[in-house]
Amino acid sequence: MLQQTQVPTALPYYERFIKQFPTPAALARASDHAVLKAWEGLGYYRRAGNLHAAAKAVIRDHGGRVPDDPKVFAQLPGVGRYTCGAVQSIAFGHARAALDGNAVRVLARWFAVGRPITEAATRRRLWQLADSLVPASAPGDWNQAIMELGSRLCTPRSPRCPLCPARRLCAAAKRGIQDRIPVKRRRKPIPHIEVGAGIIWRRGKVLMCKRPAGKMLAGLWEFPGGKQRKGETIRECIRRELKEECDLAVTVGKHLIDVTHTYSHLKVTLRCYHCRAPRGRAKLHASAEARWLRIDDIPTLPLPAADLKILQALGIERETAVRATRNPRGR
DNA sequence: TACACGTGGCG
DNA sequence: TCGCCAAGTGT
Repeated sequence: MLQQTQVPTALPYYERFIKQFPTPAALARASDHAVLKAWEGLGYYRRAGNLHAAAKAVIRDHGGRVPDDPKVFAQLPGVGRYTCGAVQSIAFGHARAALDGNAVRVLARWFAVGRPITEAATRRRLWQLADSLVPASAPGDWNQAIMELGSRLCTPRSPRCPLCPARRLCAAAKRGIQDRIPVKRRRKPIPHIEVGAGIIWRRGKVLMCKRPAGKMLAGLWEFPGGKQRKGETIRECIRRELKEECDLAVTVGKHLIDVTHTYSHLKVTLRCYHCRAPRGRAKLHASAEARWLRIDDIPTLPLPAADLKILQALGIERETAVRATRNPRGR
């Protein structure tokens, strides 16, 4: 959960997750659906699949015990060099480095690393430094201290050097160049696309589609639709996408909401419309699975954040309708 | 090696 | 509003 995710964000997910799946065995026997639902909103959903697969491997290959051998532990899915070092040092006291984004920044400043931290040679050097620093005694405390230092004091912007216990060791602080380290390259801007999405109604139910394995948001459920093409209106886009993906002929009706959502590498504006699909079976092409659901049942599915916003708009819309019925003059 | 992969907080 | 960043990994 902590891979590329700040502690305060992961914490409530962790608390719920560990209650629901207290042991590797409990997680191993859970359904993909249940695990993904528990992960809903955390992002990087492949981590959930990796963790699930790792729990199964622990049961199948390691007698239900998390391996305390770094070489063995590192073979589990989702366990890279950082996670291996963090778990092995913190949980088992093995003297392994844990170089996360915080530690990279701390060490880069400490040793005034002037090369871009994106370069492979620089990463190697930082890992060497990290390895050389980990003490045999309480290596987990050391790793956590370095990460915490990066998180609390040695921050990306405006590091609080006067408060830093390591200020007299820090080469960057000595030279006053802490604001220019670590050196990084500018990221390339992310593209922005327009997507048409349909709230497809039939007999009081709405069509939801499961995102195919291997693609972004794999295994999560969404309101069906797709990318708008050049020279195409958004209504045409929704009709075309529903025909292509579900073989449904839909009538596009009232606009519901526009939702703009920024992903890690993509910005999307979802233009959402109520639609009708009076007949025809929803056949599946790109979508792995589809279901007709009452609005109240949609929250049982794991949904991406953008679709949660749509669901909220639907709920608010219905609230408004109910209130108007109870009180025809409104408020 | 470079890129895909989510979401939320911050300046 | 925007870019950056977060207890990175897999391909």
